[in-house]
Amino acid sequence: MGHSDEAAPAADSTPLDFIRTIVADDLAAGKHGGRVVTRFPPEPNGYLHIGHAKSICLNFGVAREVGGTCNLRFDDTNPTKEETEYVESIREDVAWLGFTWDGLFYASDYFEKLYQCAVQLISRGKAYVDSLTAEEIRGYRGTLTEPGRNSPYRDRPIEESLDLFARMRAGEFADGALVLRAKIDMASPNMNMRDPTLYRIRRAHHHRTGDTWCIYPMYDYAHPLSDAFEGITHSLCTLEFEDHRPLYDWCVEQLIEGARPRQIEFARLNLNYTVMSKRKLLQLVQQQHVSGWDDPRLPTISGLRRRGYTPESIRDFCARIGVAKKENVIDVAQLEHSVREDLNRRAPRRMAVLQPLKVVITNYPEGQVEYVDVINNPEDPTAGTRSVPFSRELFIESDDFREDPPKKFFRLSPGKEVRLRCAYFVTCTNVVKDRNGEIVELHCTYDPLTRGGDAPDGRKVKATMHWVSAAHALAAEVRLYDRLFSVEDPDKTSEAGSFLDFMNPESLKVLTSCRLEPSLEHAQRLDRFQFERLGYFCVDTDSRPGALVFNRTVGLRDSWAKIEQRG
RNA sequence: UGGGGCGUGGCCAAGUGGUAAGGCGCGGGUCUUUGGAUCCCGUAUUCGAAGGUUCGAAUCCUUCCGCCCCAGCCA
Repeated sequence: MGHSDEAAPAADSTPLDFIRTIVADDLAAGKHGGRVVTRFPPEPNGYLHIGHAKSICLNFGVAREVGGTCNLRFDDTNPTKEETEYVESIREDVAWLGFTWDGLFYASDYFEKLYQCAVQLISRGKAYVDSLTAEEIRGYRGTLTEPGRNSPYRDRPIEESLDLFARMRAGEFADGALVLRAKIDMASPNMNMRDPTLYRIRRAHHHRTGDTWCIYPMYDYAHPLSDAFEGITHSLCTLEFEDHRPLYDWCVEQLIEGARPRQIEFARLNLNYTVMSKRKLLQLVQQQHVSGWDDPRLPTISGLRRRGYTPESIRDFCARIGVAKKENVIDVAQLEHSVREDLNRRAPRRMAVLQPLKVVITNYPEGQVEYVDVINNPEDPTAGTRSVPFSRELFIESDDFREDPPKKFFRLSPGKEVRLRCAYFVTCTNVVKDRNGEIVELHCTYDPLTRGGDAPDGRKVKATMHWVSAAHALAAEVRLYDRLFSVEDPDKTSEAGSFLDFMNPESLKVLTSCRLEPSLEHAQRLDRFQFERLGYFCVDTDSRPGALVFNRTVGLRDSWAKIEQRG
């Protein structure tokens, strides 16, 4: 769809969120030399999801709005979880969302610098090498209500720590044998300040540095320093890091002269009827409960992309939900609203019959074919029209016919006249059934005077239906998706068992005998359309010429379904 | 029960002493060659609760209640 992927700043009068307010105030006060530098710092241990999109829109958005810059930085300090596949997918997803990073960095770029900083810390008596085991350290740490105790190695001579740290790097010790710790306060009420670990020994192949290192810095140490190295002014992260801030500040104060980054925390995004944690998404993928990270039912960026979501709609969603410190669970209806609004404006309309019911127009000449002009997008006058073949045998949606129509059902039924979109008025004259009483086809008559869909005598019909010419129709598979979980909060509800217990068995419904109008023949992967009266659909990545596959992105709002539901 | 946060309609979210923005959802109507879209109307006498200060409180004070996070050599 010919649109710019450049994400434009919101040009409305929406009040600033608390972070943008802080940034604006800082700018007004002349802090940070009038510069704003942010960063989006994912760990490449999985695919990005809609929650990351919130952070991406925030970080890149804030920078862009005030003429600042934003870096993409891979927080790759734990080699056991990180893979190149993930960094590639992250780059692709950020770019697809419409953002361009000003700098591309990896925490691993800083390993040497980080190591030198650690040496400084030790030299100044602010860090020490501990010989306690992991279990012992846990024991010395105390509990939430009891203070911890100092490690017996805490006052090890500086020279000894320096020597040991150098030898840790040199690979003289086994994994887990030694650890470098900050010397802060074992009695701090903040657990993070009880001499946190700065470095651990871990012989694992790093996706970028290979086997160069066998010691790796911890997040709490690497992150604030990486921010400082890049000149980050506002380091935005989620709420759970709130009590890491004193440690963040400690690291920066110990080692950084001059400009220092400020950490600000906001509430992460939660969406109902899905799971968002990487652990659970990974489990769904690995155990094949879904087809992959880009399964259209997943809240991953790649899943949403394959599902047919536009970058614009995701950005719009992020702008609408706001940024605050309150824990939240956003209704998926909000996300769906954003795509519908975007696609309504831009998606070309097409006719597709998902569950075909044959209709024979008995008074239409056999063998005759005519082409009717059908409007491409009523929301966009420049979209024009296309030519769609009409003939004696058609397919309509089986839902559009009821032999015994309930109240308020004004689609086709025996004796009823309806309009076939942009074609003719037709009246149902006969219902043909098989020996089991199943309806096999309908006989209708058409009114030749109503070509194009208007009656010269001014008579009205209550329904307009989509249709496709049987002889010209394209066969296709259409995949209908529903929420992956049948409960709003699979995490919360799953105390007893697994979140997997709440998977919706009907989250995927495959329709294999769909019939599409012929203009869809050359639709390309990820092309998006509105199938009139049904919803928005896009060409799946599995689709091939002659074996078309479409995904339903989201259905149209359906007021008839509501009426029917109420009875 | 230590520390750090957060409580404004069903879901988000402005507002930070002058008498409750906006969005989603929901309900109703208009219009309509998509039961779509559009447009219009309605949807918190009240801001977790109780006291207090004040001419006036969601905003200030006190107490209480509830929810989230923290005891990785994960991020």
